[in-house]
Amino acid sequence: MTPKKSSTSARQQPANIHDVAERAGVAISSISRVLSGHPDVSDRMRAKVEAAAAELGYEPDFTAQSLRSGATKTIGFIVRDISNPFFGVIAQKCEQELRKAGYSMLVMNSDGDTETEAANIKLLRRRKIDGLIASLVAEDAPKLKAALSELKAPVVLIDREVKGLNASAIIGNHHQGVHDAVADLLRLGHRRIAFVSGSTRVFITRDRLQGFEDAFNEAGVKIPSDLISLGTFDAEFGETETLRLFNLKNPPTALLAGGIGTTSGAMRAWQKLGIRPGKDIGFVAIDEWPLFDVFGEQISSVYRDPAEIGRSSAEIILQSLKGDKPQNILVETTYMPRESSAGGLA
Amino acid sequence: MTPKKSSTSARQQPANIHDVAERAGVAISSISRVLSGHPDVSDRMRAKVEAAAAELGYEPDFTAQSLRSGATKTIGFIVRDISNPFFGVIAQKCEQELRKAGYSMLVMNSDGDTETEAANIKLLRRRKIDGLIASLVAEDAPKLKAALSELKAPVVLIDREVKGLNASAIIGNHHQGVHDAVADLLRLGHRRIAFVSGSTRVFITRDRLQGFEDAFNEAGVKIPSDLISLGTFDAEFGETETLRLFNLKNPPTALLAGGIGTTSGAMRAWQKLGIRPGKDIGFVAIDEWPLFDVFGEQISSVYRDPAEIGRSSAEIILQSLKGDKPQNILVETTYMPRESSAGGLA
DNA sequence: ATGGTTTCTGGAAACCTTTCCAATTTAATC
DNA sequence: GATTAAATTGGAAAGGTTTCCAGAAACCAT
Repeated sequence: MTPKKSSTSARQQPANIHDVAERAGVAISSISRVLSGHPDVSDRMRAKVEAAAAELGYEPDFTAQSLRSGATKTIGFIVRDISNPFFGVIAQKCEQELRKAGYSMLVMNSDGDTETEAANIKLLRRRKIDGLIASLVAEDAPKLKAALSELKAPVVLIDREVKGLNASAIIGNHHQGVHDAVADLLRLGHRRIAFVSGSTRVFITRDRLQGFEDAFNEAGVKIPSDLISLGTFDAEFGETETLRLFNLKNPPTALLAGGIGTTSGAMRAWQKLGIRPGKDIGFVAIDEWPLFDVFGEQISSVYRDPAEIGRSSAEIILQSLKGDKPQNILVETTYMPRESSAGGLA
Repeated sequence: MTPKKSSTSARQQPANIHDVAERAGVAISSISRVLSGHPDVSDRMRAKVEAAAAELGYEPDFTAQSLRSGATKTIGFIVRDISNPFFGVIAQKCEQELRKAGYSMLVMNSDGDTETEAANIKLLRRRKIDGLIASLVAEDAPKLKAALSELKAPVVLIDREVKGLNASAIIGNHHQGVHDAVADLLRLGHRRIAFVSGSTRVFITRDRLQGFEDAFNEAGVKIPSDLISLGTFDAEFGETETLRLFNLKNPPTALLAGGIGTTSGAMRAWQKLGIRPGKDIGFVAIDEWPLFDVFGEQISSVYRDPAEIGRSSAEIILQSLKGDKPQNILVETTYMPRESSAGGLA
């Protein structure tokens, strides 16, 4: 009843390399050589094989190719949260570039959890990915470092520095942008400037904090340590800390929000408090939400280009796959002064 | 010089199933049975194998498993643009759910291009994905339909209806939300209501248009056909059309923007024109940008929950993988009236 | 004990390629 | 025309697993 596998009659099954070989009357090794562009192939052979492959609609089986060759043409992409618009742009550009080069992208969220992140990396290793692009939750978690070093594939880290790991890194010059922003706030007259951001366990927070402090020191103004709150990058932390800070007896007159999640949390906190950011208080966001420049209050930001970060990530991982050494790329950050910097000074 | 493969000494290479079999003193088929949870395994065998596997740190090779079993535990995810925050949330929730079930997600952007989309689907087929979740650029492109029907895997379409295809669909009740929004705009006094959205080649546009027209007809108001502009969902189209419409001799007093890209384009257009949406004119956006509810003008929207769409997509594809029939899910859309609806009526 | 199930295990094929090696053909040189 | 080198091709192993099938062992009832 069921159609038997037959070499002569047409089958329902997709054609495999043996079918093509039989059709062309050559060995399967020749099929492979022609289709993979091996140089030692005669024109006559090439023509025969291509004709047979076309007639049968042959498409090489990706899984079998991967198993035999050891390359999966797959790049892992791990971020805290792909719904974060900043990571979204990075992911988009990255995928576009990788696709052009014949690679596909396996996306995983680490959900802000080190354990999940380590588990994800382990899974990707078992999946034999050719490379990994990641923005890690923490730089120093032992499990994470272990998982990363057991991964025998090139790694590009976004805005992270992991010591003792042979990985590339794309790092923003956060010091510069934050420094300029805080200097401007000070110049405008703000003194009680709050800074809410993620953990000092990651490099960028330390770099930002340095910029923050340097600007105060240069201006000869005492750093308001009670207004610095460094915890996690998520919106919840941003919200609770903003609520706490603006309920202080001596509240801030301005806030510097250290990331896209923090900004979101701060905005929600202010909504609850009836505070209009940029009007009642000064506000500078690090990293921009989409449409930041068109929404009413014209929110100032410390800007870096996620599209460029995405493109670079892809570029560097592709170079690593060709055998290039790991490299570090510095991405500029720019203070974009807009109306909101001067809020709360009337 | 180079360490030879040896059965007795420890190797640098990761252990494979043969090594475990040798260590445990059993056949490789038994290793496979134990590790895959086959019922016909004695307790003694299970203990022996698990011990040997643990000692060697054995992890089954994913690629080999895929080749042999035919299942890649991989789901394809195709959207126009993953940086679109709406798709970002869908992708995030979807990945989380799939991950729990042991599946990984391969993300591809179709860049708003039917050819790219068809090419992506073909590649995913060659990669032997177990299932596909997609929000297509167009529903009727022949190449696309061909690519989809050649894909022998369950498909979940987000907000699309492709005729003659055995796929599941998650479809928003756009008619309802748009109808309510337009009815409210009419009630408030708007008459010249513009509608800019994507192509009628996709179902949701037709559904929205119906809601738009029904609201006018119910109110006994003539439909302003000159203010309806249906092209593509991207920001460029939204911007040029908004510019054109608001430069008319008899411009609109309100705009209904048909999607996240359109909204972005419209906002940019208004910025150029010096028009404040929600103040100088009425505005309702279909689908929300993040933080819509906290930004100053309080922009009205036709809301649907991307998190729910993401979760449902994963759920349905997982059910399909278990053999369930394709199913259609209707997702509610809700008109969220905020300040911006009444803009331009002073 | 015997016959008949049932449970468990081992061996080998199969999945579909790539790649190594050896063999053959062709070209080049004297 | 013989010899050597180069180009091309075929055959088979290898990559690491799952799964089918048959055989062995254990169990049960008579």
